[in-house]
Amino acid sequence: MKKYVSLKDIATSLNLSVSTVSRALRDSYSISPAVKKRVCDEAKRLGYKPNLIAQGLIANATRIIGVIVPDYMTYFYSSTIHSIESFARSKGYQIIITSSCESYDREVEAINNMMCLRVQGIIMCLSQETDDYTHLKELQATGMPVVFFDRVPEGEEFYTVEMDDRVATKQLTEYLIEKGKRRVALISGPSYLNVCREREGGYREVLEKYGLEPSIVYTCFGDYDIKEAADAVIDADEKYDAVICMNDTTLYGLLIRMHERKIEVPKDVLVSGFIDRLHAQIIYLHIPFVDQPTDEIGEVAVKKLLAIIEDEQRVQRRDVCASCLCVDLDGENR
Amino acid sequence: MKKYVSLKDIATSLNLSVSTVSRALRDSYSISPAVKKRVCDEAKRLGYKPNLIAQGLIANATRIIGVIVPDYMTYFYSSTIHSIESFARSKGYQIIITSSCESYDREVEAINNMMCLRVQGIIMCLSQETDDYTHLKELQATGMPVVFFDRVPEGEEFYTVEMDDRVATKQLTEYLIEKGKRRVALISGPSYLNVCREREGGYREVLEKYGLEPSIVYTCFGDYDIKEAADAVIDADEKYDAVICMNDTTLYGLLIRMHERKIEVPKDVLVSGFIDRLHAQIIYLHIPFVDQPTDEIGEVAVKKLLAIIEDEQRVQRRDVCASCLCVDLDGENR
DNA sequence: CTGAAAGCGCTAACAA
DNA sequence: TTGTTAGCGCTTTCAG
Repeated sequence: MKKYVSLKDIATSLNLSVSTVSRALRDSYSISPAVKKRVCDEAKRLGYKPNLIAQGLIANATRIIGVIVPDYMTYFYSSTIHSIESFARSKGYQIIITSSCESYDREVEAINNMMCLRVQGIIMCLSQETDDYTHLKELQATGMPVVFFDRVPEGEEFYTVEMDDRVATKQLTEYLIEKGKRRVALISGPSYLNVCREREGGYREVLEKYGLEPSIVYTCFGDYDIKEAADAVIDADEKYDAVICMNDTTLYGLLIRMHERKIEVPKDVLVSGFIDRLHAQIIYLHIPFVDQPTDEIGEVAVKKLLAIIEDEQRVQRRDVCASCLCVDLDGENR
Repeated sequence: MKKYVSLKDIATSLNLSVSTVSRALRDSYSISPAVKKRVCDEAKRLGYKPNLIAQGLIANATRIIGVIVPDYMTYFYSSTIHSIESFARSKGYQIIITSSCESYDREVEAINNMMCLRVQGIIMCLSQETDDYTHLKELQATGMPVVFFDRVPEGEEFYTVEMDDRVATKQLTEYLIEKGKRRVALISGPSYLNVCREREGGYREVLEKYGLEPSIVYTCFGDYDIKEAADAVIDADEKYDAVICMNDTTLYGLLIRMHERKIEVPKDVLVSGFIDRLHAQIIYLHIPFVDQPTDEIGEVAVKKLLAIIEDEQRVQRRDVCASCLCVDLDGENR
């Protein structure tokens, strides 16, 4: 391909020094208006684009933030990415996004790539497989500013933006029980993930309070075939009359399997969980759900990261964003 | 923040020259195994990450591909991004993703950013506002390899990966009419977008063939409130008995509005359109849909871009991927 | 097998 | 107001 045009190209073409061209393109003062105009015109004519890479090399600051998500298709993540990007842009930062595909190895690789690209900070959500924090501790040790969101590692040293997972799950569980459900199942993921642990905790609390027996089925996030877990729920000896799912893919998978197995929702089983408002509306069934504050999570994460990057003192370690339980979208119990 | 460790740091720490360190880390030959081991160990100990930015500066090849999508939340795009990333990675390329937020200005800005970051090529889908190709022609003129997908500009000079929009829409429309629908509306977007034009064309063809009158309502993509368009459809003098939507947000918006307005789907109106299989399944209504081949689109786009980057001769200008009409997901007409 | 030096595109300190 | 020079982190001749 044709090479990118450089300052030198403009300089030679105009019989000027590179530094003059450089200044003409940035400093206002100390360059004669005439030269400035000639340089700018020539730059435009040649299609000059400043090499951010080279600039970053000097400034030792690329103004790039790395974002690592478990996957792109889950609405929660794409929505959070949107929020992160908008807010970062408004602060003059670019973002580089990568997906770990829910894989530990790919997460390690992703962090590595980010560092090679000299990002100034990382905002990330752990992969489902991440139960070992070695790579995160190493990352932390390099002094790289990192903010974790949603699925975050345990430990005082990490900066996190979380959701009120326990409270949200308690509210949702309470709702189900108030609706007369007595056999409530939770489809969860690996317990080493904070979100699973917290939500399981909230769920257990409420069930115990009502003297009911908790029952948790485990599945793999990101594995788009949750048929097995769904069957486990469907084929339980003592039938469940309600289920809580941890995310959209799980919930959708369950719905699809139930439909295949001719289980009627919500008549036979009330399905609920953590999904977004848009899809909750179009499912056309009564699906009580926890609406996650992706806009806020993204914004808080960026703010926090920038605070760390700009070396502000006393950045709070842990932030919690409030979710919203929605049980009745349009006033009727569809 | 702590600075990234450089070759120089390793060199001084080991009393070696920078070039020796550089070679030890890459060349196998021409460096004594002993030194090589010392260097590698020290690099690991110090947490050295090669500066891709600096390497790119020399090689004049960053191995980075820029991807520009209209938004992140539309499943079609997130799914295509996933495909692009997987395939690009397998070829040793990284990707940088940006969203134009369906805005022309942001698209121009996005292209600019990509060039400043010295990507080696761009894969993009036009924003809904893009009816002027000046910036694309300028981009093309720089010699930058570009592949457009889905929404693509007109013109022999552009490389594109499209879908069989016309055929797909014809099939879908035929299906609706065969089902006895006579008043079929199409909710479309700006006609300067190829996808809209093609789909409108296919739709018209079929309606004319059956002596029916076409009726197109226009809306804005990415505008998450399509209430107006929905109302226009609902309040038409002569009631529609079927609607075709161009993408998921439109279709979902219509469904939501219809529900608010107490229109029953599919009893009163059969809603159909371009959405993904996963969501088509969970809508729990009979929604005939066109399943778009995002995996293939992503893969073809990357292959094509790499071919252009690697300066292969005779790269085909236009590729068309086949979609799949799905009218009956699980064998019953729900 | 190893080091010195030049140069990728750019900025910044120092001269002129 | 402009040019010269050095240097950001790295690779790559060219010497030794």
